[in-house]
Amino acid sequence: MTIKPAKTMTLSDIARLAGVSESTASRALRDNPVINAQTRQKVQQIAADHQFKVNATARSLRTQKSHTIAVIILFDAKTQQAITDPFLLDILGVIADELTRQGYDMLLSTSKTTDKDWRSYYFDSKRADGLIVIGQGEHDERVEQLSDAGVPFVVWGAATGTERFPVIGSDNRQGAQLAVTHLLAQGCKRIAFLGDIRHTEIEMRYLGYQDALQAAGIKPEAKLQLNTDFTAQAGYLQTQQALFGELGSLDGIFAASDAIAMGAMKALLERGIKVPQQLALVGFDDIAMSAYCTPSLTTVKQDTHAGGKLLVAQLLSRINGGKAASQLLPVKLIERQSSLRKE
Amino acid sequence: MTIKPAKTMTLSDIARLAGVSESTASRALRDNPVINAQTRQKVQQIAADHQFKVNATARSLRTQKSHTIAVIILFDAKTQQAITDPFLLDILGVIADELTRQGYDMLLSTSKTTDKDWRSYYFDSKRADGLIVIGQGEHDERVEQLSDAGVPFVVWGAATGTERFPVIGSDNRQGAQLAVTHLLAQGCKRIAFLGDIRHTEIEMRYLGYQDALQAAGIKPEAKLQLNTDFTAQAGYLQTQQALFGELGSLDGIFAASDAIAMGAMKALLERGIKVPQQLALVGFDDIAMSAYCTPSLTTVKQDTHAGGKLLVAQLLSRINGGKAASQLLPVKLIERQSSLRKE
DNA sequence: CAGCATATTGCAATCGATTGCAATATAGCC
DNA sequence: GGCTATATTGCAATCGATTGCAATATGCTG
Repeated sequence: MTIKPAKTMTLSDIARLAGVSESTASRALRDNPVINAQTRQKVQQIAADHQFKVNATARSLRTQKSHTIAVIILFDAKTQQAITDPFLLDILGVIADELTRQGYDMLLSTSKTTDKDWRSYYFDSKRADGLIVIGQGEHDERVEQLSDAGVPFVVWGAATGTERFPVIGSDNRQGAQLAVTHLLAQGCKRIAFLGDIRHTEIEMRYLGYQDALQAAGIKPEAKLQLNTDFTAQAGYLQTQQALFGELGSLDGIFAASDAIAMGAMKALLERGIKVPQQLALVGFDDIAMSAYCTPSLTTVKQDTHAGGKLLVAQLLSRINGGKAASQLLPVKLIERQSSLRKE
Repeated sequence: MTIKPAKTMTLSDIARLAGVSESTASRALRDNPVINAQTRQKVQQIAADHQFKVNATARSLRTQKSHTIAVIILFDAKTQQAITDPFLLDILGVIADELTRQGYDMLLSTSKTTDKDWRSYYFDSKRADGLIVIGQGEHDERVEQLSDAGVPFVVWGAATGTERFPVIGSDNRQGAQLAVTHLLAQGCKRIAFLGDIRHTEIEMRYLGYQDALQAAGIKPEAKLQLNTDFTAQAGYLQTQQALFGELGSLDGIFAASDAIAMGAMKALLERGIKVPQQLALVGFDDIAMSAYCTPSLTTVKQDTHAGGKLLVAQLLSRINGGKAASQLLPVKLIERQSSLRKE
């Protein structure tokens, strides 16, 4: 028996229909054990019959909990691109689904237009119980203020172990080391690094690049690190203009993202440089297209699924009185045509 | 003078500091013209000094407006992929930014885990004032129910002019016609269509494909329409298995999305088929990578920026008592290497 | 000064759910 | 039946902002 309500019902209507007080109806709907089982069943049945939903704003006001998490995507001020663009949809989807499962709603906004003071906007006005920031940018002051305010939040970014707030992210250093070690194993002697190290995550990838070179007894050359924005266009232009101007010969490129790598690849192919025979290429992110470009791109895969779940788990732990800790997620090298030379 | 509050302030605190009643303080903060300018200024200054933010839940309860819009991303039940994946980030970003500008918050969820009854969950419980659904899927029943309920919502999808609710979307038919007309102009004689016409948007693209053929005096062959999921992988496999099995010779492919096109391209290149000389290829969406694959992909660009803005504008118009109408957005053919044959 | 019109402000109620504590009901034991 | 312990329920207050309407203040005119 499903009755279509003519107007939005309130708990008061349900209570009246059940012949109990509003407080009893409220407790019954929330499975409060002090309510007799028969009463509880009756109230819940009536509510179900009427597709009754508690007024979320009334509940939030009374309980001082919104059951809402705000997610802010941090954009790079210069390119208006998120460093996490490649897998942003994946991670957002996981976060959204996981929050829904935990009984939370998810607010989404971007750093482009968000109010300057996140603490005030989200916490003081009771819009959200917690915050997930996607990306670290170049040490955004607003993130530091959140930390100062002691509000519950977590960040997807580069977990260095030294930050004052919980950061979840892939092991960028390890991923880069895997990539460059692989290029060396393919016989590459001189490898360029395309990526903007002013971003912590990319800085960690550069450290991993250096780790791999040093482990092979090769001294890293500073001029082989080329700051590159996170777009295929930047990768294309940088490869065109910088790689073949003053750097000398290269036989490898480690690009800090797949987008950069694809732009680089196009520049290489246009110059008639055979990939990977003459120059081997590795990206980072394993975007959907990486397997389907020609040649397919070797890349480092981040576990965005685990990342999204972990962000939610850590934040909810913090909200519920527990702790939230930084954590590094494992990465995996995905070998494809762009770097696999025939022996 | 910025004073850091020791605890969350309420309007009551601000009123006390200003020496006025709460109702005066409330009216002053909202620029109500019945309040004297001097009083208004005083209250607003004190609020600013304390970084005061009105409690959003209290306001929502009293005003019966949440100032929140829920955005639901509709996933294809089979592939767990959104048809709008290629430009979803773009459109979400525009929607988020535009809503922020209009003083609204944006909730995000996906159709994978959302409560079955959107009217009940979002409207009855006062979580949102309106709904934006991204994607139409295969005539999702939940969208029909929204229409029955008469709640304010808009959909990004295929505006056919016959739907009972406002749909904003690109002119898919026109876009496909442009693409196929272009392929014909490049000398293609037999063109396959890769896309799943069970989706309204793709169905419209197929109509445009047929329009172009008929305008050229060519009778469309049903067997050249191949249902293909919205992934590069599906495009790759379909092109491998179907195109070169029983279809006879082809010299053109119109793929209903860039992802499909890229998969198809890889399959063609692997077979040593020269693109576009032997077989010309056009996609749809103009994703970021389309310009940077090799050869770069000719595609149809959708104006997601205008689309996002229009979705918000139409929905807010509806919420504020006005009308919301379906609208078709213009598309543009972006000619690149994958279809440009040398004369 | 009185009267009238308008500006300004504050009281009190409201929104709808939740919860502390007191009142009432129920069950068990002597 | 009376007493005690426990179960169950309901009253009333609360959350914090907003707003209708009445009260009060102010300005102008005769």
